Amino acid sequence: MENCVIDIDDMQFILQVLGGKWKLHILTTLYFGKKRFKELEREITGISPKMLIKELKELEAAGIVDRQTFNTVPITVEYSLTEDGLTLKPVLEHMKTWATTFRETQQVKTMTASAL
Amino acid sequence: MENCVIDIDDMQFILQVLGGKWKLHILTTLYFGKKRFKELEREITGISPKMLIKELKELEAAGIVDRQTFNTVPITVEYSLTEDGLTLKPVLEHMKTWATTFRETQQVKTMTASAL
DNA sequence: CTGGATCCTTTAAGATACTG
DNA sequence: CAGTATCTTAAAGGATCCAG
Repeated sequence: MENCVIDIDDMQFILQVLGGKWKLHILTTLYFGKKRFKELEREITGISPKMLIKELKELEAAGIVDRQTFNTVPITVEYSLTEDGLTLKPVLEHMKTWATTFRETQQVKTMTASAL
Repeated sequence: MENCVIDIDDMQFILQVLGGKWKLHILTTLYFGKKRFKELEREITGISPKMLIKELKELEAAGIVDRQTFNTVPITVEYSLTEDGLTLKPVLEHMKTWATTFRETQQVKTMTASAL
């Protein structure tokens, strides 16, 4: 019945992948290329190492993000998007496009209403 | 900088609209047509009236859902998707399609890995 | 540098009883 | 019927300090 329109499990999955306060920030940052832990921490204003590592682990477990370690001193770790992670991009673009036009439309309606 | 890929505010907005435990259930139910409060409560297994009204109010405030009251005894209230709310459907389909194929791909990889 | 561990606050959600 | 109110629990998130 439910999958007549959308499959709830699949939807909950993508919301889990994108949800939370920081996942989108991490993903958009990684779309510019691979980054080290400290680079991510610097570029994502306000995030704590605890949150950063937690979100990265979830994205890694989901198969969106890849983690590579290098035996330098001190140790270096690089995070990047997987091939599969890159397939998220058009979906994000679609969502963003919808949200942008939707919010503009709502804005116009609010202004029109207050002008009455 | 950030809107080179996606606009965080717009993305947070759509995640807010779709996020939480029940919004998708409500939306998919309403895609079948307008429903009364009690009908929604019956069709969405496990939801409490408190959660239902809370999510409905958020969707209404966002302009996704419309609420109509009728002065019958007892009072009747009908919820439906707005015109703008209907524009969400293709976005949801896109998200679902991605999630489905992504999860199938990951499943294959896991099975392949365990076969090694 | 890359995290782990701990404690604390805030928010989301569930249960249940109640009102116009 | 269509919600409200209250109470409680669970989960998310933040702050800080510490270790390999």
